Amino acid sequence: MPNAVDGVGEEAQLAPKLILIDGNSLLHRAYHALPALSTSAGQPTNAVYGLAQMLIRLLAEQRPDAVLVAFDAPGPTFRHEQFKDYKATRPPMDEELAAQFDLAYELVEALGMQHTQKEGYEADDIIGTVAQRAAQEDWEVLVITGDRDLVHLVNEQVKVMATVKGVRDTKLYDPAAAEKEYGVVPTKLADLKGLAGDTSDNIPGVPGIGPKTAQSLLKQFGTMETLLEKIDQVSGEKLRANLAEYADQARLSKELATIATDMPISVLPEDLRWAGINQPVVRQLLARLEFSSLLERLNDVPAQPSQTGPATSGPELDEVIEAARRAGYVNIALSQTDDQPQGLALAVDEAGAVYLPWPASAEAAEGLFAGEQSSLLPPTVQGLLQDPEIGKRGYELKGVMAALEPLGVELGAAQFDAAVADYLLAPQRGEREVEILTAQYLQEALPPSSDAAERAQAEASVISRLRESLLSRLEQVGAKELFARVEMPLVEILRDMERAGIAVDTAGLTELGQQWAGTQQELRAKIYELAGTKFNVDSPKQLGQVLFENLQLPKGRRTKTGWSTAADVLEELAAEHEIIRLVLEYRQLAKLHSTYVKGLLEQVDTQTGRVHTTFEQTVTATGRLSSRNPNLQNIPVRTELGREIRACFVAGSPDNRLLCADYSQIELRILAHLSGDENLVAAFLAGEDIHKRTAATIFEVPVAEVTADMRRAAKTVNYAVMYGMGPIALAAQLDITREEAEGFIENYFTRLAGVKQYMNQIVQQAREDGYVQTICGRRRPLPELRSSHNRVRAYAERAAANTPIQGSAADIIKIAMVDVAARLPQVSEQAQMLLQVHDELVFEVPAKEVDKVGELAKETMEGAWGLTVPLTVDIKTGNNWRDVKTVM
DNA sequence: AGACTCACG
DNA sequence: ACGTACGTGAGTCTT
Repeated sequence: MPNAVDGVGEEAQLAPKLILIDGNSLLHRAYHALPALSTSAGQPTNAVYGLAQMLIRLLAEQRPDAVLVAFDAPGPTFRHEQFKDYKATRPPMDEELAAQFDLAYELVEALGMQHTQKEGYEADDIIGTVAQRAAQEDWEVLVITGDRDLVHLVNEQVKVMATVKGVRDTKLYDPAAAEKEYGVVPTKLADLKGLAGDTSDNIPGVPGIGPKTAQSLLKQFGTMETLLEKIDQVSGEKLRANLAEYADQARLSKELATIATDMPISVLPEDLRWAGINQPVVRQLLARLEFSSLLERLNDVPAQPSQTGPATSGPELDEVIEAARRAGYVNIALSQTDDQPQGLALAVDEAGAVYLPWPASAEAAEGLFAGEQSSLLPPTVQGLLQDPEIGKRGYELKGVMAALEPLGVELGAAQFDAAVADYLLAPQRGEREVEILTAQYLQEALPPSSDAAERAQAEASVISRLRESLLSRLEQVGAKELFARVEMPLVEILRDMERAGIAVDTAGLTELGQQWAGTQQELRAKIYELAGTKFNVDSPKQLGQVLFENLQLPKGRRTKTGWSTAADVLEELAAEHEIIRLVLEYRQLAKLHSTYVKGLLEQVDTQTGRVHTTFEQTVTATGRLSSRNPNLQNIPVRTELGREIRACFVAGSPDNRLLCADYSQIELRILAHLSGDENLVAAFLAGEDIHKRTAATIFEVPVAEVTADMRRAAKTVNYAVMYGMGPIALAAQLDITREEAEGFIENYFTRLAGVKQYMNQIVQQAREDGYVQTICGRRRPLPELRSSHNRVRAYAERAAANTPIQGSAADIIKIAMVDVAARLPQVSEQAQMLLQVHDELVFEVPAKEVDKVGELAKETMEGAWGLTVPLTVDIKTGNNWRDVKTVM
């Protein structure tokens, strides 16, 4: 391959790059643009966060050779001597911002950059002077700032990057861009500002002259000096008079607006060479400031060559395997890019890790070597990983299991998963990378490396110590049992469910798709006709325009961007115009088609005809699982059309059946248990129909007189109360008046006083503790309960009331899953658990074994946890997920 | 990337 | 004076 860059190299010919940063202006910009971030200890951090984000980005994207961050010196500048009112309109700096400057200096130093300020001068002047000097020495200069003053400096060698909004959006000014925006070449911007003035700096300029006039004057005369010499040639009497009268003020204004390029400082660009990041210090600082998202982005920053030491020689593979056998465990870290495994690091402790690059998969190997296993993992490694006596410790081990399966490696049970442990301690943490956990729990940083192998080795090495810290914290919060007995065993169980997948009737689904595509087209045509125009019905914006402007239909709710076209709003308009029904029908079909026909078909494994979801164990705030790619926890069931989709989930062979086991009203039973409300508990103990019972209560009629409609309303009320719904929302939901809704809620709480008391008590307790708990000791921190924003606080209060209920239900079904998984092989070799949908488990079972598996599931699930009220489970079976019939 | 809508428990 | 009932994930449009 011809290589122009080789040899002499273009690198040497490229001008070295200097970045000059206006620290003050960026801090100001970030402070005002970003929300009021602070550490949990209350230190405000938004300005320094914005600065850190910008600096890290610059290092990663610009790869500068030298950097200087300039700050304004406190106190008056030479400009104040020239003009006492300079910047007089600026209010004093907020305390929250002032408190962040020291952190900013600390950050800049840790990032290996220099910073400076000079008494009597502003950051602009330092930047102007250094930029000019650097340009003379043939450096390429990039100036970073939050305001536009420095655009004056732009020339062929100096470019200015200014923030547009916030700190992420920036605009780069080269001479052409600057002239395009200001209408004059950058060198004349001081002339322009001298004439037009600048209110933000309180530079007066000339009365009656704004940017436009100034622009055209400079076009005609070139510079301010020429203009003032030739005032008589200016057209316009008033303008001429003003210029004559305010000539001195104009000259002064220009001087004020001129950036000094001749300050008495002797900074050479060579002195500003970037030293490279001081990784441990930066990581500690970012961890201290709780900037976990930035920790990760640090990896994009190149290391300085001087920093990368010689590769340390690690242990041999056999040494690690032997150490693992002696210790009885092995730490595993997977290196992945874009979901593709790249390699596997193994370690026992900090003595060293080995890295195995990812081998070609079994299928690929078979193609090449006709059955030879030579390209898979070494047999000693495979033996270790499959040995049930060896504890597997790591991070997101379910993903590791999934990655290893194509290589023919069955990891088996997981002993310790750092992500799962962290989930119990901080269920709402957004990212859970090893880096972040290390900073959080060990107050230290992983050794820096841009190399995937080295990173995986570092991760594998740190897991042992991470485990110590995480386990002791789990113990402290009383969640160790939940972790060890429920969450950890679940890791392998969930992987087994994912691997099993569920069979899909792809032919049936395809046919539904064709049928619906036709109907959609017809509906679309009718909608266009009624609207009198063609438009994109899928676009809420265009639909809103048609309904609320063209057709003048009454508007309902507002959204952030316009008027809502959500289904409940449109329902209200159904009587107003026949287009509404068509739109609603179209919407339903569009949803079903795109998400559940097209989307689902794309995810079916064409080899096996099954879909394999991924269950997320560390995502939800309450302890529930979630499901993605595809989400199999939201398969339609509520409408007839939707159930057509559900019917396409089938048993995988004619000999098999699907078996569904679902908890009956588990959340209400937990509410009864937690609140101890006499009436609710009594109703469950008596085996009454709880919704019917509630209907009798709120409508104040005997149970015998409850109608189906009343029961439906009562069901809504039961759930509404659990979630803290207000009367207005309840009224909207049930299509009744607010007064009626208020009456329902009042009757409910009068009759079920224990529930009301529980709701109040749990919120108060949560406010004191700062968290809520489930029956198994799963915690959800709710710091928002102490927020001064009413909206935020109210939200947290509803979450506080709801989480123990939803979370305890999650605990119970997880325990049931662990128990069922342990017992299932005893009654059936083939039966498999496939799905969990919050209060329901779905199995695939040989038809002959339906009864015994059903009994097992029912018993195990009902006995998973002892509440003061019974738990009941209904068992249904059938050939597909829609047509399952109750058998127990 | 965020907003909107809608599928589920 | 208004706004979201709790918890999710996915597809589409828009900026």
